[in-house]
Amino acid sequence: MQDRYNFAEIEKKWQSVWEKDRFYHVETDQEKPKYYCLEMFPYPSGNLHMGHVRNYSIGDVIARYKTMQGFNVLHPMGWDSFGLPAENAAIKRSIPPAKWTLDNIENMRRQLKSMGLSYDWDREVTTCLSDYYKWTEWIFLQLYKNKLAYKKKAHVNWCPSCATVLANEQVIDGACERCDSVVEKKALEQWFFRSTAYAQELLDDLENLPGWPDKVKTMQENWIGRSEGAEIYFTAEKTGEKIPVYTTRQDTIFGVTYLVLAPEHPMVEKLIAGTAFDKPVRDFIKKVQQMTEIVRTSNETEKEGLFIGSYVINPLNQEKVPVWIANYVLADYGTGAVMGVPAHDERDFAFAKKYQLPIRTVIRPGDQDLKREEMTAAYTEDGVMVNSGEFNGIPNKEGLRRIAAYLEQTGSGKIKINYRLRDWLISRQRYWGAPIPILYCEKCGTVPVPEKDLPVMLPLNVEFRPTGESPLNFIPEFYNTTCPECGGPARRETDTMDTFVCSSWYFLRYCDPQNTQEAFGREQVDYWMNVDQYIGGVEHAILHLMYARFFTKALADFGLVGVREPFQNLLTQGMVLKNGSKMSKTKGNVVSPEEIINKYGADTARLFILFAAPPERDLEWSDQGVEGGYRFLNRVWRLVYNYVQDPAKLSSVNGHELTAEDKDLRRLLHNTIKKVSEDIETRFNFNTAISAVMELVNGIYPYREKEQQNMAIIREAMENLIILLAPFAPHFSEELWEAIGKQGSVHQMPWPQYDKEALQAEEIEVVLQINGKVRERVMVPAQLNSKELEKIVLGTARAQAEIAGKTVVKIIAVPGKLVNVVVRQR
RNA sequence: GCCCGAGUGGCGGAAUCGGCAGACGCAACGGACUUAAAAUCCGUCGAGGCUUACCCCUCGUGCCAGUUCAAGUCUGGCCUCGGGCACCA
Repeated sequence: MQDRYNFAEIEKKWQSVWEKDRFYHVETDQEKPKYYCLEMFPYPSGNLHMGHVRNYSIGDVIARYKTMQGFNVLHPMGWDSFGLPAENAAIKRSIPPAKWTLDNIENMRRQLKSMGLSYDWDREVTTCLSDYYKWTEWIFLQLYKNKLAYKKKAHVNWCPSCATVLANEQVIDGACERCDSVVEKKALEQWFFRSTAYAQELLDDLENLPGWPDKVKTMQENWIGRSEGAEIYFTAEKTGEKIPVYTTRQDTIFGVTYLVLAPEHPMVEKLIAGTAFDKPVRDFIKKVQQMTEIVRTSNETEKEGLFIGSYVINPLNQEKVPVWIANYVLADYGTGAVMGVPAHDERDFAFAKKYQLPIRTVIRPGDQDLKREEMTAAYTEDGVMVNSGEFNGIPNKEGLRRIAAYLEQTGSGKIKINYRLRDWLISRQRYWGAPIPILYCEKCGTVPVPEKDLPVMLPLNVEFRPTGESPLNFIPEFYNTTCPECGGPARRETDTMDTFVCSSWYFLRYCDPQNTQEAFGREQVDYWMNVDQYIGGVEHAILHLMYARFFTKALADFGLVGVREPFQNLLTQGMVLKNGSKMSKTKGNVVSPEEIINKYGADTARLFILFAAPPERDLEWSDQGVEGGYRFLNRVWRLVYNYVQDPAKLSSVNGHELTAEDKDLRRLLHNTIKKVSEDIETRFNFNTAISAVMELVNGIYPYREKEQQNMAIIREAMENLIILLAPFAPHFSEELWEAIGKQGSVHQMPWPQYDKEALQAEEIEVVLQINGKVRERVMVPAQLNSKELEKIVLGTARAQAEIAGKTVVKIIAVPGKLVNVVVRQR
């Protein structure tokens, strides 16, 4: 054993041993319980950043710990490797996207391997390679076959800078989530996945995920946005057509004094045709549509509307009310039409005030009617229905049901549940993505590519034009093809799929990554799924995690998988900060993992990042903190080195009667085993687990200075210390394990069990409190009951002095903790 | 506006079920070792007061109240910061 800790040599040595022995390779094994530990796979941007280091260090501790506990652990890694940056690099530096991506993967794989992570590299998946995207295409076809993939013309989000459409989830505050450009609305034919078919199940099943953070579940709940209400049909006076309106407050229908359509609503055109309102309405619509999405949907934007010269009939009271259009009504939520009830809706109230529309109160708060003239805001609370014909006097909550029933009976409306969730728009007008396996034939129309013809290969010889248009549109060899049905000429779809499609099923491919016949074998998936622990950034709370859940449910319905939820437990790790803000190139506060690993080694980097904060919290990077981690490993190294060098010193006493010091050390050791196990197992609090190990080391040091040392006890402490460190500092522990003369790998040792008897102390310290204030610390025999404890503690001189001359009101004795005496001046 | 989460020394953080606030680490300071420095080892380290005393006392977990023998922890009300949703009818 070397006298100093040479991390570079040690890490290289064990990495090559592990690689040579395929040490982390795993196969299905029906004899062993399985554990699937998964970290979100990275986009190969070129370099590992600290967020990755944190994510993968956390996952590696869990995977190694579970392995030592006897689980058959699946711990894979791969590359989410389609996406726009590759195209941007191609345009900027004329490197083909495939080359750029694969070079990046190679570099990042090398960096990952330098961290000593326990991945089964035989299961690596790369989404941009045809052996993977063939199956992405295949899954598209299954969705298409089951009517969950469809094409429609819609007003979609267009990012002018990325030159592509975006899914709703990828628009943040009206801007592109990637590049922050203001998103425009465009009417385009696009491919969608019918995720709304699973809206209710996606919502309901959140309750079956106790291992997910509430925060993430709430975010998904908000995103799905379920609301219960009714659709009500108003009749256009002019054309006799029915205009459905969606409301959650059908109890206020007698308070309707106008109706508002979204400017894009198809009825607008029909109602204004040939009237004097034609021109002003068109001008208004043009004005609204010129607003950006951000301005238009902002709360701050002034609500503006215009009467369009038409009237509709309220089906409940046959009243005629005017039809308006307004900028605040959204075309794509509900029916794009809203009934105006100014008395009981805040927006309607503001709108009615502005345009002097009538206000009619139909809900009464208590015994008193609301006075219209005195109202300064809408009354949106519960109450009793008034001015509502036959429904007068009914509490409005009941009114909701009664009116809904009335609507159903008379055919003038129906109960309706609405979701804010939209179908997932998956078309991207980009080159570097999985091709959509569809072609268009003049005769046969839209035709799916037959499964036997998969994959639709992405051509690699591409030329990028400065317009940003997808090069696939300029490759006739790609888009010209023949129709599999009629043999005639056909044109391929040149849009590719959103990269989130690729990442919505990769966890299934890991179960059976080299299968050339299927996307994944049912048997493999049944053994491994679902993921026992998923770890990643909270930024994927909605996007990726919702899509992956949707895919799993759809694939379960196709009979391809046996589970309906992919991720049993979810850990969302915090960001890595430097100087209080997220590391970024523009802020110039990036710390390179590679440099840290070169300077201190991977084990130190891992140890620090796990020690500095609990995983869910943001972590402040500290160069000095890293030094501290490095110092600690060196301190352990010296301890083991001295032990290996000088075991003779220890043999002075052996076995026989244990001294008090011996017992203290054993108690410390077994307390540490207990604490580390619990911290990893139940809380993922690696920071406190590591600090417990530090305390153990701090306890062994003075023992080693003692004249009388017990060989067996030192040995027990050393061995267990190394085992406890193994999940955190894998190379370091492996080296020390070998140094103390052990055969085999420390990573295959069973996780230690603590010895209950060793935990027992003969004496413990309790506290004497007077009126809740600590006055004295007293050593007492352990295992006293509260009566005995009370007697001993009250017998101390200090207790007597405190009590003297006072009246004892009450005594509380808590065994193992304290005795609190409540006294009063006499 | 609505819904979450957080607020503890100079700093990162600990206190897991209401029971000794500040574990562990960083920084700082002192000592040992050294020709010297680094490294290492040992020690001090919330604020204030008191004292011959390293004895002891008071205050202290964002703020204000409350419950309790006892509150960082529970309850109510606020403040600040972070995150999510938001013209969703």
